Amino acid sequence: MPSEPSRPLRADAARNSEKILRAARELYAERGSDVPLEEIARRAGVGIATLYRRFPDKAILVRTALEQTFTEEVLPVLERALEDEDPRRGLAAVLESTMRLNARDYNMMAAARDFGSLTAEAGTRFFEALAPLIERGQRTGVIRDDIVLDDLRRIMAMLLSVLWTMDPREDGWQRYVVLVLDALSPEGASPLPPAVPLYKRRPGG
Amino acid sequence: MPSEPSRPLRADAARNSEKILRAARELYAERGSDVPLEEIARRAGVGIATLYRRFPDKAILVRTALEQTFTEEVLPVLERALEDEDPRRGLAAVLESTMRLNARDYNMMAAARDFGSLTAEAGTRFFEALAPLIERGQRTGVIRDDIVLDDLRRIMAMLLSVLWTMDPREDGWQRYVVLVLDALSPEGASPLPPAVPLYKRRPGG
DNA sequence: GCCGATCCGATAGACGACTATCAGTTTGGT
DNA sequence: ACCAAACTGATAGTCGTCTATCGGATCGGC
Repeated sequence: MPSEPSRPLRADAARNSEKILRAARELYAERGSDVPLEEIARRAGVGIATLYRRFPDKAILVRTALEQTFTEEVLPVLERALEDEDPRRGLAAVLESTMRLNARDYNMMAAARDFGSLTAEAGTRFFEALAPLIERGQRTGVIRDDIVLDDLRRIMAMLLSVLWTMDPREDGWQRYVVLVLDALSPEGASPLPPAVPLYKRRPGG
Repeated sequence: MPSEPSRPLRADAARNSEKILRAARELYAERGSDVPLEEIARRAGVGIATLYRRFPDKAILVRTALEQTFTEEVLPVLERALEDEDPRRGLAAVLESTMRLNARDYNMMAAARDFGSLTAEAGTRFFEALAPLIERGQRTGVIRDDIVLDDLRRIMAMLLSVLWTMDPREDGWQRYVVLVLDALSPEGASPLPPAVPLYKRRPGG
């Protein structure tokens, strides 16, 4: 996912980019996050310099690979859930299927975690697409109305973090999806302290 | 925090261990997580080999430093909160003050995150100490009774993860403490899917 | 099909994490 | 005070990340 158009890549460069991303996704999925970049370059059939030319560091490489997966798999699922007439059930479906997909790509996600690829603005399109569903839920009174979109981003990140505490092949994360949904319910909702803005970049490094 | 007694360290070795931990805590607090180990050794006034001898890798060094902070600061706070007559208020106080302390040690926590120092068994004593409070809350009906102690561990980890999405000097995390407390309330609680055991070690590497 | 712009692989080097070795110092039990 | 065991700093080497450079290959607008 090259960001804005500086200038479109030349055909061969784009081809190489694609090969590198595919190799990275394969290798991380197969072997977890400790794959040397040289090996990714080798599997992609390009020189190491080319890899670094396209992806200045590991975090960016993994982030880009993740965005690819995201566009191909998560976004379509999301769009289906958005059309659920019951917004609460729709939200549940979104959380469930996102978690399920991320549990499946466990190694890739672990790599993203290890290299700091998951910044606050990750999945912006995802949450933008989610906004109407939340609003509808709030209007119809099935989602507490003191929740803002940034809360959902953080809650999604919190849910993902629970994956690292369990075997991803079991579905233990479902328990926490339910807890989150309970927290988002208007029933018994306590007044919330104010929301603060998201950090742009990954802090603490 | 050397684990069980293989054999107690010799006096000079223990002294060096202590100096290294203090240097690490200082440097990480000052400069974030990208401090070379050589520099920590230098500030501690020991050779780099000594550092590696006591702390086989970065994750262990940071984990040990964290446990030190934990024992010195978190545990005392916890003990006070445990005596609150209202277990729900006690739990709220525990979550609040733990988050506040961790927000204060933001850089140290970021280092722990970056080096994989936060494993599933982190803070075992903390949660063991917390157990009676939870039980009391469940008996008196102010905490939902389908919650187990591992849930609390995961929820604490989830709460901590929210720190990376905000400026730690603001208190934005309070919002999520309240949401968590709402989720833990018996009011409007949905039935939960089964709990699965914690992973022992950090997976995905 | 020409030719400049773009992209390529190979290579060299800096730096930090980590391992291994070893001669010299410190400790602590007697 | 002695001495073996424990501990030490220095040093040398491996590996992976990442930067920089450069002659040669490829692309694409004409």
